[in-house]
Amino acid sequence: MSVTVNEIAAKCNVSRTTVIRALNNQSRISDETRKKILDTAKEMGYRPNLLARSLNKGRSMMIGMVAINMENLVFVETLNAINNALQSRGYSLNIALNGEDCEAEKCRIQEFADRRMEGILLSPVNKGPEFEQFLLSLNVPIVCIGNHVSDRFSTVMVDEAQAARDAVKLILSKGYQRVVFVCPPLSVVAERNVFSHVQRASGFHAELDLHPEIERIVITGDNYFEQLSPILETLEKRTAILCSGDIYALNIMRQFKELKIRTPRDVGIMGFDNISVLDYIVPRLTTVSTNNTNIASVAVNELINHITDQNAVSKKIVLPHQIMDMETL
Amino acid sequence: MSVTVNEIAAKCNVSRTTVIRALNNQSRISDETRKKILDTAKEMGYRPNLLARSLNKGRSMMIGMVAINMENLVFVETLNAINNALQSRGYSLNIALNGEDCEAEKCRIQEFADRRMEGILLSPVNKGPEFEQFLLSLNVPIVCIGNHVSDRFSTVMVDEAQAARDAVKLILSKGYQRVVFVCPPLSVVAERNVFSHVQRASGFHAELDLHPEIERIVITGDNYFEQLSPILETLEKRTAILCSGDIYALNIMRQFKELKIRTPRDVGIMGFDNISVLDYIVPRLTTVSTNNTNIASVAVNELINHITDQNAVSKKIVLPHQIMDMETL
DNA sequence: TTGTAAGCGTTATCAT
DNA sequence: ATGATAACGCTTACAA
Repeated sequence: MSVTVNEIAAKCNVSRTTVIRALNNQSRISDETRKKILDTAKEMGYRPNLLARSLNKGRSMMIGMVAINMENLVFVETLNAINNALQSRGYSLNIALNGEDCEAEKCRIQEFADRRMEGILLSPVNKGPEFEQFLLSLNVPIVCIGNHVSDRFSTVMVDEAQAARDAVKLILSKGYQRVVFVCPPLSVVAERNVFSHVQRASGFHAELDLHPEIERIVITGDNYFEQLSPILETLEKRTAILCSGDIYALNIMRQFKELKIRTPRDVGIMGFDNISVLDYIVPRLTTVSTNNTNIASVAVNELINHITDQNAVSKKIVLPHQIMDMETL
Repeated sequence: MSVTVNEIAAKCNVSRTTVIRALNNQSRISDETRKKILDTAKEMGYRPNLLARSLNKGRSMMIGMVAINMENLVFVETLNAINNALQSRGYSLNIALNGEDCEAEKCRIQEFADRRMEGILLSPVNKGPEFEQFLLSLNVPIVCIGNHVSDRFSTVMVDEAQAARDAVKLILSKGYQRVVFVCPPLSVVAERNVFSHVQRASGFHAELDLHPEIERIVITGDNYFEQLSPILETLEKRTAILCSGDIYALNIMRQFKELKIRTPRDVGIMGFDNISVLDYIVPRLTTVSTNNTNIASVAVNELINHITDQNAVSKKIVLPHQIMDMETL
């Protein structure tokens, strides 16, 4: 099927080794034979088998990324940045999705380990000591993004709690008297890793604890819009909705438009993540930028650190977030 | 570093071969030895080295996808669907991006071939006989998505020309007297593959050729909004804008909102692609769905066909498009 | 300057 | 039921 070093050797009447020396630009070979070999290699259309090379060298030059899905634009932006960072360093990126399924996540990770990925980037759904043990048993450098698993693995993240506090501060600075926090179910915290949302919730509460005069409401679950309706009927207090994710905010904004509820005149809305499609939404959503591309490149750096330096120490890398004060508050 | 078959064999005082028989559930081995081997394998944490297996079997179970970027949501949706389709068939997905750079595209493809991907999915930027030759020389099954390269490779696509004709028909049915077509520069057609946009443009013209009374304008290039302004100043004729890509439409809609131009009352707008973020945009953009997820799964099927059947014949697979008559016309 | 031999970890074939 | 041997394609000591 495809040309091998052996075939070139045969055709040139030299040994395998000599061919290697020519192909890999090594010394201890005469210019003459080198030329002959390179010429016939080219002529025969030789291409190295990277599987074989990887096996031999113990380096696959492949990195795996296990993400939740690609419907969430936060992941997409991160993925894009990761791909670019890796590509420029000669690594190839493998992507696997877990669809928020804990078992699937483990399978994907195991598969990557079996394929001898040199490192794995992970936005984990799993959590807890058993999962930690599983990851450790793989003996592969792993860097987590966003959600934290354990101190044994470097994690790149923003300070979600502080970000939420800053968001609340902004809201209060604009005179709102009631704040609603919308997020996915946190009740699954026992079995699933919703770390970042939990952090945001805690920040939300921490900041509001300083302002007992402000009414606070937490809405969680998929039917958040239904839960929101009764609240919207009593708008005597100026109300702002802080969403743990821009998509929640966009959904709500769309509904508001249909109900002729004006933003921010009637209700204020703020998102989280600053996904790129916000560019196309009017009015421009006020949100918190979690700097996905930045996170991605730092995570890649950290992973490569761990790959090249066996003794690199795991750390929690906290990157700055940014309040994007736009038009919906 | 990691446990191998040899080590298990040594520990169990049997040969490599026997270990393999146990691990791979083969016959010709006593239940007793099998159990012993499986137990110690588990105990030692054995995991097969998939690189070695791939090399030996000549099957890597990896598929490469070369896309343009992940900023374009059309690609993202396709990627997501491809990943799901492949994962369920036991293949692993490798992703590489070319950033619309023709040379980069070739590099990525070559790399995939060198890594012995069993097949490659391609949204090609390159075109022409030289590129065709390059692809053929790789001896890897390739399926193109969207853009066509040559009859030697299966291509999965929608009939973009017909889709554009249908779009124009819809526009005319609503009584518009002037139609503007917005698309990326087609002048680069010589060196770059903008096949789908060219097809759409030709459909646009073909349909309007049947209606000489309708004024037509084509706008191309990045500064499309500037080119649009003079047109908008003379709105005595009812005008619709057909965009070869939803993102163009979204950009224009946003600008319109700022300029207080009403859609569709003042100007009609129609997009192309039906990207998922349209869900959040009000008013709902009228567009053409190119069924990305459908394209993706068909492309995967076709690729796997070619992988398993050396003699599979290349075909052009045309999937149905769908006019999404929503709120902006 | 060139070649020999062993090895990466797995699998398949053929003997015993 | 078990094992010896060669093979996948590449690399690297170590000889000559």
